[in-house]
Amino acid sequence: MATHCKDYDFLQIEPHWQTFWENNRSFRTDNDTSKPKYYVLDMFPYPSGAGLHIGHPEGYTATDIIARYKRAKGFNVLHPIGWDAFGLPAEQHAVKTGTHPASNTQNNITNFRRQIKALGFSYDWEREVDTTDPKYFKWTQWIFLQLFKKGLAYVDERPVWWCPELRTVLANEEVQDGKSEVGGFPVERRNLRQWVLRITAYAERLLADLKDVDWPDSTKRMQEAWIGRSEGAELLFKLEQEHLGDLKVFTTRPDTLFGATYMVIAPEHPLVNALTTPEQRDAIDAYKKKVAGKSDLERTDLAKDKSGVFTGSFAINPVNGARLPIWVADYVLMGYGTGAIMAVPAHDERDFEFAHQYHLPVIQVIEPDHNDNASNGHGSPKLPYTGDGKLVHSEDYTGLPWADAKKKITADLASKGRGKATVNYKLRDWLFSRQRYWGEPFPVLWVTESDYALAAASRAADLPPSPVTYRDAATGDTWYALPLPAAALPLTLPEVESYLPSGNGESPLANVTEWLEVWVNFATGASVPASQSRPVGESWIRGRRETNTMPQWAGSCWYYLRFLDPKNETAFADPKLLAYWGVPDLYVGGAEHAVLHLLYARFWHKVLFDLGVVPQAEPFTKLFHQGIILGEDGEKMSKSRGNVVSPDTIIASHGTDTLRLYLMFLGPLEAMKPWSMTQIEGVFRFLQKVWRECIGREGEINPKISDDASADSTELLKTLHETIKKVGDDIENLRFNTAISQMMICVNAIQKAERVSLSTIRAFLQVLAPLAPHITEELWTRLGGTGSIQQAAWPQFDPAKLVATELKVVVQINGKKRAELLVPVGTSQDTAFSLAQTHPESATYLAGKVVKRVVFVPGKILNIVVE
RNA sequence: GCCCGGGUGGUGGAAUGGUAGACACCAGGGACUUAAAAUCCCUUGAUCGAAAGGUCGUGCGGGUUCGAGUCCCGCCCCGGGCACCA
Repeated sequence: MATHCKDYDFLQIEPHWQTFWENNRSFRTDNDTSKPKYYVLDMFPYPSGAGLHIGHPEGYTATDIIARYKRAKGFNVLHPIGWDAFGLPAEQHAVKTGTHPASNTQNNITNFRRQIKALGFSYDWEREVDTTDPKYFKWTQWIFLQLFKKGLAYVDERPVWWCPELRTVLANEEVQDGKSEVGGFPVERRNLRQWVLRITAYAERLLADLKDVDWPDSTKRMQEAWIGRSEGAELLFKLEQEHLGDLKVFTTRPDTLFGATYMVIAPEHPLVNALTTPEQRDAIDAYKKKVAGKSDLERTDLAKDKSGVFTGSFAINPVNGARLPIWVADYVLMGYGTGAIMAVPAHDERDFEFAHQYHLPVIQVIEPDHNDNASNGHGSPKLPYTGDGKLVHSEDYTGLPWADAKKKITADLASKGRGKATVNYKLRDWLFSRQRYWGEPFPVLWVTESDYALAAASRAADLPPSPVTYRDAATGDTWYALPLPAAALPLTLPEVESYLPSGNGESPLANVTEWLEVWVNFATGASVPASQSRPVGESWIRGRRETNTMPQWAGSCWYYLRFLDPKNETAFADPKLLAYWGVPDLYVGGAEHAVLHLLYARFWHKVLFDLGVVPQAEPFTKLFHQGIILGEDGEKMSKSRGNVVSPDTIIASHGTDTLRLYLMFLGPLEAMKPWSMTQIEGVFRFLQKVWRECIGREGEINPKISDDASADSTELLKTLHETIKKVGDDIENLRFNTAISQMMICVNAIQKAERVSLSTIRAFLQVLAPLAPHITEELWTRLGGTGSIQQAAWPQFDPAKLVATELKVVVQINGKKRAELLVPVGTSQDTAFSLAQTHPESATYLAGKVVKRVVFVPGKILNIVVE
């Protein structure tokens, strides 16, 4: 069963045991509900052409250690892997080469699978999923239908991020500093018809439920910031031109209403034209043009320079009737709040800057309670003052603390129908469509109003409360979105001639007329190309398929659920398995997904929870981010820098066990840390030392190993049991670096011992096994262990072995270390003190001194304060 | 600008308020060897000293404490996130 090599020949040992595990299906997980479950999940990879990056095995090794450890602890462990295989790089490759993205994707998956298997991870390969497999995305489409039915999916023509280079739109979350997250290409605003998911309907719960999950604080805070809840009020300002109605603004500072000196509306605000007076028309038009021409990069870069133009119109302050000039300025965004604000320059930095630039009045209405450092020396604060305080110059409200004034002013206006308390979020609805080929097709057909009505009669249960429609600007026709029946899923991608998007906002699917224009049976979802004659039957109507596809995030929103029951054809997962396995107990992946995948998946999960198909409200109860591994030069690994380390190379030169161990020994899992080729030698030597302690020169069992269980010295046993305890504790807390150093201490102790018992060696191999599974299988077998070491129960540590009879006490005089005492357990302070007085190293510091105080911590310290 | 995280030997990093530098790497010395590799042993924070030993030392400056890398206040630097969100 074992190999026959004499030396630690990892090139022979590692493939041997990998084959053994595969042939024995060692890591197949059955749904044995009699055992406690443990579900440990990695963020599944996008199978890129570049192959595995060294960052992948970092996180995967951590979860593999946990998986193997938990199995040894008696858990039924679910540890799956799959492929997040839709995505832009595969499609761009297809555009370049003309080959189907699926074939390139499958090649990449084959390579990834090979690399991952070579790392010896204990995945259950029978549960592998692939988001591009129609058997998988059938259920992605099914979940979309549920969202659609609940009215959480709609179509909107709206300004969206368009990336000319990628020829697609991108979500807010995919755009950084005016550039695409993928590729770093510039993006611009365009008005396009888009599918949008109503994630904002879940904003409050997405925020509130963060308190229930065990996540890194920084990630929770990032999501909080992204959701961006702010409490305030919507207030109505009458317009001087009364026929135009009211101007609605959102403010978080209704308490500063008396300090409003002007109004600002966004350049895209619907009232801009109506409010512009003839004298101001040219200036406003020129300004709007200038703003529209600004790329968002410029709009961000120029954030410091505020600009705006007076419309010529006025609004009336509802509390004091003041006439407030209405300006148009691009520092107010149409996408947030109402696209209009009341400007209070005395108490808002931006308004202050703007007022200063255009010589608008500043009225202070808040005074700090404590006139200390905020003061300008004359009792009033330096403006703008954004801190707390009490109201001044605010008529009846003067003197009120600001928090009270917020409530009272809002309530008073509400009672007059001039406002109400509201909550606003920065979170926008999720732009869910891409003009690409390589994604899940939307299972939706566009039909006429009358055909929709016809279908609605029998399909009411599949339809949203109000129809999703879109008006074709070119023809003036209005189209109705009719979902395919769930039974007709999956809707697969047709073959296309070219993968190149048309560039005008339509995907390559728009060119596949046979697929696009169909006769469809609305009851069954069956279809034939529209070029053929209409089939016989009442349920056949004309339909045009949706040409957009879903973004890459769709498939990763729910894959953790599919692993529970990956082959199920009648449900995305069996409810019994959903109940048993639930959601991952531990989820490990990069922090770069803090607001993308992790927010989207939470949203979908909550929708599924509301549908009653998953039993818990949150998908990822415990989350951990592995840190980035830098190149040897301390810089981010990149091809251009030439500092990339490939797992394949290390496996060939040092073996997988060494690589795994080294990745964990580098430093804390969450830390960013540089790779080092010299440091890896250290862990390699450690494994060789383990080998030599077990195996002699000729491949025989090391003669120092004794069957006699009492062969171990007391110190060796103490070290062993300390190791069992510490390694277990450290694994539970994902502190693998210190677990490994403890194992090094243990093997050093074994090496120094003249004899060691077989049971000690075996226990040591067992605690090493989750980290270095191949060498430990080999040695376990050679030392006569039965079965796979992976099946052996985790060794118990004996607390009695950990108790020392003597303790070291450090003697400090005035806080400085002066001596060490070795005293029996239970030694009193007085005894220790008198020992210190006679100890040669400390006595000299005590002679002739007056002892003022003695601090004694048994087993730690005796601090004597003198004079 | 705002919000996080982090600054410890030549290097990666350890340290429930209780011996700073565990465990490794590198470097130096020694053993084994014809020799080398491998392996094993020793030294290895700085500084003063012949030695015994002393002094200093966890980014900087203060503070709390018998005792601070750890807690508090004020800075500096690095990394990440957000950024006209009213």
